[in-house]
Amino acid sequence: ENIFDRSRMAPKTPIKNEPIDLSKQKVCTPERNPITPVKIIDRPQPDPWTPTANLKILVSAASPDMRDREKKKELFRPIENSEQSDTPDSLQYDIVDDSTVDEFEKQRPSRKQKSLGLLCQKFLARYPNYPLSTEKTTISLDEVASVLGVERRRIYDIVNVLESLHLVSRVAKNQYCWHGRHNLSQTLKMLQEAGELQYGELMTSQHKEQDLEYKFGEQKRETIPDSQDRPLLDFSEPDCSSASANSRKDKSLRIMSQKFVMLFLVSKTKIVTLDIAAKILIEETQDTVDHSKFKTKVRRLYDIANVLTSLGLIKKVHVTEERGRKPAFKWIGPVEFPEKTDELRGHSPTSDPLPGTQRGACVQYQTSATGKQRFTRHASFNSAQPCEATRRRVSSEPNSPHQEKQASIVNSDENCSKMINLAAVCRQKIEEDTGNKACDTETILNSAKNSNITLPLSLLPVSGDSDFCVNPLPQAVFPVVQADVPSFSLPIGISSQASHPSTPAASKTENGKPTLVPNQPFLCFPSSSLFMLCGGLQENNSSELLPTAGDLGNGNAEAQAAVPPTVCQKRSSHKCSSPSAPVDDEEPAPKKQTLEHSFLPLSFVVPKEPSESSKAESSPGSGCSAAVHLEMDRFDLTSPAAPEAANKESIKPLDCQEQEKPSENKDPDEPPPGNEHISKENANQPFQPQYLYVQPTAGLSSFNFLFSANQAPGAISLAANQMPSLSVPCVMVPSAALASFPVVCSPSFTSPLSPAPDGSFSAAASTNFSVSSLASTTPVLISTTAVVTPKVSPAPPVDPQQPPHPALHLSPVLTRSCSAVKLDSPVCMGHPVTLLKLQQPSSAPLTPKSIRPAHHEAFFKTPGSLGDPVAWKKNEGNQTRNASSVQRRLEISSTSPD
DNA sequence: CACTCCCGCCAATTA
DNA sequence: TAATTGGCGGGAGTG
Repeated sequence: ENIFDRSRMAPKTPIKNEPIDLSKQKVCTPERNPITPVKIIDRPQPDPWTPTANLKILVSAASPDMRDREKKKELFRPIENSEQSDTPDSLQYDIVDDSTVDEFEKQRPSRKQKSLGLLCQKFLARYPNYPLSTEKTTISLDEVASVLGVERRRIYDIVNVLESLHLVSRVAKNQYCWHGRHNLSQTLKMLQEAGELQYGELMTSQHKEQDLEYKFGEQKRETIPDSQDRPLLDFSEPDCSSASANSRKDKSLRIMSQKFVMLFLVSKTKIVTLDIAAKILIEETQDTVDHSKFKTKVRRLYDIANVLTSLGLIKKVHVTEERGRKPAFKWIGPVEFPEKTDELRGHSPTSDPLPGTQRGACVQYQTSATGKQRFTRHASFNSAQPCEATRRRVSSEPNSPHQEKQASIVNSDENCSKMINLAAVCRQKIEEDTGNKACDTETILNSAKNSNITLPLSLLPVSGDSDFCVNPLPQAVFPVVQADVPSFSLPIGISSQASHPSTPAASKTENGKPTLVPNQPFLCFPSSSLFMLCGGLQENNSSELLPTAGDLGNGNAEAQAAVPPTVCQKRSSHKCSSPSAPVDDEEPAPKKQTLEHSFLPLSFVVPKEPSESSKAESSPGSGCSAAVHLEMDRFDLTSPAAPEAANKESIKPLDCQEQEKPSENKDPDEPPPGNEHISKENANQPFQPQYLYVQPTAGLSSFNFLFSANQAPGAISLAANQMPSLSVPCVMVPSAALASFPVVCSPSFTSPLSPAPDGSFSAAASTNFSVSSLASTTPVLISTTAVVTPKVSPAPPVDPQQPPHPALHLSPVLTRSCSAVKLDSPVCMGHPVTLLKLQQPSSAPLTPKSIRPAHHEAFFKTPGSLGDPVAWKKNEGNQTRNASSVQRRLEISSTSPD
C-alpha cells in the first residue's frame, strides 16, 4: 500500500526505473505515435544492464529455458531493473518480503515475481493515481511491456481490467490514456447501480431478495443443472447489448471484470467467492457450463482479481463454509460513492463534508437505481434481467462440480428461505462449533443470512474473516477475528484487540464479563440520538473492565472467537435468525449479558427515540450499532478514499478506532488516536477506549462521537471513565439530539457486551441507558436502520482495517453493529436507532469531524457490515430500503421481543 | 493434491 | 494481410 501511496503521491509518473527509462524512452516517447513502435527494437535492446542483469544472464545461460528466449531475458532485466532501481519500492519490497525472496533468487524470478498482481503494481506505480487533469498520460503498450519486462499479452490483461474501471482508455492501437482514479468512484457507482439492476434486484425487495438468494442458493447447490432456466439473464453481457455481438468481446475480460466488481458492490458482505463469481459470470449462462468452462472462468477471475488487488479494491480471503475453505475476495474499496471519489482529497465543502458524503452513501442507493448506462461501452451491462439472469447463471452453472460453492450458496439459500432458519443453523453451528471457526463462519453466515436476502453474492460467509485477516495487509490485523463476528460489531475492533491474546483475554472472556459492563459502559443519550460506541480494541483493556466484561473483551482475540461463539452460540441462534434479534429481546438480561460478553465490542446506545428520529430506520434498536457503523462508513466515504483508507488500515490495523482516526474525521475530539494504539497495546489496560466524542456543537450536529480515546470521556466521561474497561471505542451520536445529549459512554461497554454482559453490560449499560435516556427501550443499542440484520456480520474486523472502503454501506455497518448489539443485548433491540438518520437528518451539517466517525463506523461496520450490507443494498434498491429494512428490523425487533 | 495463475497458442479484430 | 487484441486452457509453481 505504501508503495501505492508513494507512487501516487509521487511524481506523477513514471519515472521509474532508470534503466528502464532508457529503453523506454524510445518507446515512450512515441507517445503519440499511435503505432506501436517497435517491440522489436525494444527487445533487442536490453541495454541497461545492471549488475543483476549480468547475473541473470549467467543464470539464463545456465538454464536453457532462460536462454531460449531472449525475450524473457529482456523482460526480466527490465523487471529486475525496475525492481532494483526503481522503486524498489514497496512493491517489490512487499513482494520480496513475502517471498523473501531476494536477491539471490532473482536469478530465477520466482513465479510470484512474475505474477500479474505484481506486474500490475509495477504498472500502476508508473502512473499517478490522480493525474493532473491537464496532463494526459499516454501509455504505450509496447513501452510498458518492455519496461516491465513482460510480454505484451500480460499488459493486455492489466489494461483490460483497468479499462473496465475506466482508469485507462484506449485511444489507439497500442495506445492507452491513463486517467487515474479520478473517475473511479463514479465508475464504481455506476457499476453498483448496474449491478443492482442485474443482480441487485434480487435484493430489492426482501422477498425478492430472498427468493433470489434462494435461487442462488439452490443453484449453487445444485449446481447444476442445467441451467435450465434461465431465463434470466443474461445480463451478463451487457454490452452486448448489442448483443449481438458478442463475439469475443462479450466474454471479454473487461466485462468480466466489471461484473465481478458489480458482484462485490452488490454483495452485502462484500465478499465474493470465486466459484460463485465464476458461476454468475458465466455468461453464457447456458448451463452448459462445463467444468472446463468453469475452470477457465476461474482462471480469468484470478487474473482480474490480481489486478483489482493491486488496485487495492479487493483482497484475498477465505471463506469457510461447511465444506471447507473456499477462495474468495473481499471488497476493500469504497463502498459508497459519493459523487466523487475525489473526496478524499479534498472535498470542497460543498460536497458536504460529511453529511454529504455519508448521505451520499445513503443516497447512493437511490441513485444507483437510476443510473445505468454510464458505463459506456464496455460497461454495458444489461440492466435487464437482473435477477433472473443471475440466477440462471448460477443455476446454469450447475454443473458445478463444486458443490462447495454451492454450499456456501446454500447457506444463503437457507437464508433466503428463512433467515431465521439460517440463523438457527448458524447458531447451531456456532454452538456446536463454538469453535472458532464455526463461530466465524457462522457468524458470517448469519450475517450472510441476514444479508442474504440481499444478495446472493454476499453469500460468502464471513467466516472468512479470519482469513481476511490473514491478508498480509494490515487489515489482517484486526479484522481477523472480529470479522468473524460481525455480530459484534464492536468487537471487531475489539476483537482485534482481543486478538491479542495476550491480553487478558481470559479475564475478559469469561470473567467477569459482566463486570465491566456494569460499571461502565453507559451512554446516556438524551433523546434521540444514537450513540455508537465502538470499542473494539479495548477490550483488552477492558480487561479491567472486564473482568466482567473484560472477559469478553479481552478475549477478543480469542474473543472474537469467543465472542462470537458466545454470542453466537448463545444468541447466535437468536440473533441470527432474525436480524432483529428479537431473540435477544426475549431474554434480555441474561442473554444479553451473555451475548454481550461475547461481543465485547462495541455497543451503541441509542436513545430510544432515535429511531424515530432516524425515521424509518430507527426502528430497530438493533440497528444501533449498525447505525453507527453506517455512519462511520459514510464518513469514510466521504473523506477517505478507498485507497487511503486501505492504507491507513493497513498501517494501523488497529482497530477501528485507529482507523477512524486516520480518517479525517476525527474531530478534534479524537485525540485519541494515539490512544487507539495504546488501547490495543494496552489491551490489558483499562483502556482507553477510544472514543471520540463529538460534541454536538461541533458541528456534527447530528452526531456525537466518542472515540476511543478515553478522553472522550470528558464528555462522556461519565461512563467512560468508569467504564474504563469499556472498550468502546467510539460513540457516535447522531442526530441533532446529540447535541443535546450528553453522551455517556461507558467504556466498558464493549466489553460488557461481549460478555456477560448483559448483565453487566447490557444490564448495566442498558440499564443505564435505559434509565438515562433511553429509557424507552432499553436498548442500549440502537441500530439504525438497517441494522437489522446486521447482526452479525463478522466481517468487521476487516472493515475496520480497511476502513476506507469498507465502508460498506451504512447498512452493513449498521447492521452489524446492530446485530452485534442486538445480539449482545436485548437492549439493543430496544431501539433501533438509526444512525443514519441521525446523521442525515439532523445533521445538519456534518462536519468533517463526522468523517471520522465514519472511520469509526468503519470499524463497526466491519463487523456488522457483512450482514447488513445486504440489507442495505436491498434497501438501497429501493429507497425503501431504509424504511423497509428499518421497518423490518423494527418489526422484528418489536416482534422479536415479542 | 488443491489452489494459483503463468504462458503462449492461436483466433478474432483491427489497421 | 499483417499486426494487434485477447480468449483460452495446459500445465507448472506453490503450499
